[in-house]
Amino acid sequence: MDPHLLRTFVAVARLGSFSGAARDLGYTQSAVSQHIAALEGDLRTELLTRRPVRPTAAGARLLEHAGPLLLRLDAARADVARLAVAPPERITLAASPLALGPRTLTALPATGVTLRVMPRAEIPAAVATGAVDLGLVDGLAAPSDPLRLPDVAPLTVTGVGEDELAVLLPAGHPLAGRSALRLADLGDARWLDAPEAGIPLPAVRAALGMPGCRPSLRYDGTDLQTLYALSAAGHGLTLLPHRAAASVPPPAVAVPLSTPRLVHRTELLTPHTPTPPATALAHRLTTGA
Amino acid sequence: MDPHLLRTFVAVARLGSFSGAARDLGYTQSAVSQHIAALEGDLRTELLTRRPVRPTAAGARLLEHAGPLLLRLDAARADVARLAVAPPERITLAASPLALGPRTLTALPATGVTLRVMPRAEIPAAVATGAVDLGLVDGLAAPSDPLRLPDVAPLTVTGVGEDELAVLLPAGHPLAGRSALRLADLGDARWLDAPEAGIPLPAVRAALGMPGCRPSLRYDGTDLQTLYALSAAGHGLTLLPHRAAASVPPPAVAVPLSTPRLVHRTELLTPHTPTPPATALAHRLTTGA
DNA sequence: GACAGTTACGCCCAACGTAAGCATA
DNA sequence: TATGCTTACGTTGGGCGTAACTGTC
Repeated sequence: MDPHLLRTFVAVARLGSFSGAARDLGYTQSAVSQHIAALEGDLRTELLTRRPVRPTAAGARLLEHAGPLLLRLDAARADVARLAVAPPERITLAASPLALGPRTLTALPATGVTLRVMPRAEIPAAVATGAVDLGLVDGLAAPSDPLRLPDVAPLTVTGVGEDELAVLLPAGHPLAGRSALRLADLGDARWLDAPEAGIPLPAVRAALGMPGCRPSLRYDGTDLQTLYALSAAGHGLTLLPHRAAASVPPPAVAVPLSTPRLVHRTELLTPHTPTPPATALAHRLTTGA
Repeated sequence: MDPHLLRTFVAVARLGSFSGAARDLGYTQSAVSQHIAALEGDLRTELLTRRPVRPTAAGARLLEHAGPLLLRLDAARADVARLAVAPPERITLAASPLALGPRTLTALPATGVTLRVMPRAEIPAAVATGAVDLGLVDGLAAPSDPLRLPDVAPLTVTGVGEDELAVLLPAGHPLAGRSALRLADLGDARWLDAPEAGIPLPAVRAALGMPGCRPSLRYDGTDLQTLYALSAAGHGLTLLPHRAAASVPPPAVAVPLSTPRLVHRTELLTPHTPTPPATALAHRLTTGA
């Protein structure tokens, strides 16, 4: 189970082709063939069908492990490297779209920071592998409970804020006139599925305890304006932190959701040993100035 | 970052000796030296001080990653192997001490199962690496919230029960006479630290929101009778599932803890593709018969 | 017959053991 | 001086590329 073999395996599985993976990795087709043969020999199982090239059941199992495994390997290397190399003068902060509240935005220094908005699911890995220096992630949680993040590597997690929730509705929606909503009001609503920009539907389902809630249109992208516009156009509801309600454009309405059990939480992710400039920015973000 | 090198590195760090690790791994001392040199060369950093042999800062960082990494590697191999080999006729169930309630105990079939009680922290890894077939783990959680388990590998987690909490006290304790306790009553109590048998103190602290609660004697072991005896002898309080109160021997008393925010939860851990007999047992355990 | 994965073979590097070197208690 | 890690060196096995082979569309 040499990581090289594993890397080749995922490339072949992803591309569905030995020769493609070879091109991708800078090997010859023959080497890739030998890699796969070596892996299959080691595990005494066929991992791929040939013609067409597709993972077998065992291969699919292995693929599930290979991703996190290779990620942790990169994370380990990055973590050790951080101690040795000179800290960068420019640091980059990754944030999920809804993690950027006014408090964090004003806490950013005037210079030296690159802000990168990315899908929430990619942020832990980006911080772990050193692709970015810090990460801001948002999500649903019980009050003062930490978020459930995939532990791709030992990361330090700090809460930076909790907000009430609000529901985004089109102006003409039957519930749009209410001053506040309860969970019971939302039982048969249709929800936008926007895992990158909004809150992933599985998380909504789990947190709200609505196993049946049906998805509507899906939006893959990190642009909040698009999310708001989709909701305004009647494609489904979305959860928001209440503080974001102010920036919702007119055709849509944000109504507070009154539930004591849930908050919108945002957290700061840092490596265990951040570089000094990253530590400084982390401090500004957590203390609010 | 060959896993072999990593394995050698953790062995050296653990034993504090190159020659010791060599003996342990079946290498020559020279090979171990070359392994470490190769790792250090690859990462361009000193990982160990020699004489005495101790991890450097970078080495300590790497050690934090190496354990989970090697564990996942074993888990991947075990997961794939499970699909290929014949399912065992005898299956073993690992359980943390407090996870064994009367319901699960009566659900066990008369034959074909080996029950192994082990520290809660080792159970996910044991299931992942195939050392055991199924795992029962207990812990503190918000009602209907899953437990926070280290994700050593993709495991399937199923809730099998939730209980009220109780506090174990010595009979003479000032609070022992009460019919129920609240969190506020426990602010300045001293707690037994028994991470293997009872609930780990950090978890208690986090769940109860008592950052200051002070530990008392520590007990490393999985024997509940010992835990009860220590508490009865006045060494500190412990949390229990309320259903366990019945089996507490006389010199100690279990008083219900009334808090809507917390329950004692037990969950069943299975690999994603359990063997058929494991699936059968899992079904008995989750359905209660 | 063309495309794509496999196998044969040769080269080279990398990993190991043996044994000599060297630093520290 | 002894213990224990490092370095030198020779051997072996494994990984890669070239090229011939084979199976499938």
